[in-house]
Amino acid sequence: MTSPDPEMTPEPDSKARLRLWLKLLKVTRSVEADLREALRTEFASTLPRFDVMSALSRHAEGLKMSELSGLLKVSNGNVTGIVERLVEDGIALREAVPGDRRASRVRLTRKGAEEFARQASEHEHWVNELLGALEAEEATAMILQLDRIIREEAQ
Amino acid sequence: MTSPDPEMTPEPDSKARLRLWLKLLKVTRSVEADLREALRTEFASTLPRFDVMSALSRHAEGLKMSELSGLLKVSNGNVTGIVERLVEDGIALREAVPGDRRASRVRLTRKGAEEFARQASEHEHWVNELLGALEAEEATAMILQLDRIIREEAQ
DNA sequence: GCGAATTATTTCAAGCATAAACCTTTAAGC
DNA sequence: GCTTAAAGGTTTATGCTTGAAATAATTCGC
Repeated sequence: MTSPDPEMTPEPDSKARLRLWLKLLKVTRSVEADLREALRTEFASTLPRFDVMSALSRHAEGLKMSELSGLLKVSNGNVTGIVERLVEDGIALREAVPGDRRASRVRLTRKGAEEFARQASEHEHWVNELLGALEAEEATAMILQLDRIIREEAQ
Repeated sequence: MTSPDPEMTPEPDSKARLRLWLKLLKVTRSVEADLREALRTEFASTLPRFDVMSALSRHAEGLKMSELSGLLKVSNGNVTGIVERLVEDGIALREAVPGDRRASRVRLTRKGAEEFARQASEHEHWVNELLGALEAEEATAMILQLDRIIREEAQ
């Protein structure tokens, strides 16, 4: 009989989690690459632009730059550049916030809202195909597990 | 009784998959941000550098640039810059490929291999903590599901 | 052999991303 | 009021990333 030696196999669990992490990375990057490619060829756009438009579309009243960067979990200066280009393209606009000359509020133009509606519809189709290997029940179950990871981190 | 009308709820499944995709993105970015921060403060390094070093460490005989970009699923030109900096820092080196003056083979220096060993060990600890909410069995089960997504895409 | 495709890689322009430094405006203390 | 701190954003330096174009070496077809 082999005697049980806890020192010989230090952390089998950590290896499983590491493999999961590598797989998560692989899947996410792969799907992201496909979506990026689709956005580029179909709409001559990018994922970061889509993300910003998506956030703005959920807030018709507009968002402050800091709210935007907070929602998207990206740095402040990052949003500056993306919004800058969206404004140049007539997708978004900035308006002054009454009573606070530091801030400005960003929102979609009519054109931007229409454009996002078209893109979001296609986007959902793409995702549905890319994740088609999973049934809705599996997807929902996985969401719950992933939520536990996020919640643990947030502490 | 409400009559079952398949036209009223066009694609409930696609919504579930879309939510899963958004959650995957959120978890991955969140963990990535933590790892990036840890690499930065602990080792004054970055994730792309770690990824390249990781690939090189699994191939002591060295990798051609195209093999490297293929493994990491990133563009060709991307790898050029990262390897360039690794070479400058004495982490990696390039050697000529006999019989093919176009290609070069990249591999870790002794210093690079030692440095990676240290980083990889810490990296595994970090991941183990970040994904600690999941048991090893859950992790393994999730890997199988994620694999199905990749396999479907590869077609 | 010789020209044409293919392969391996770099260079380039543009955009994305971060952290840190900075500037301006607003709010709070006193 | 005046000072100081905090909040909202931009700018800057650096690095990552892509896709496309350019360069160079190799291989293929004949």
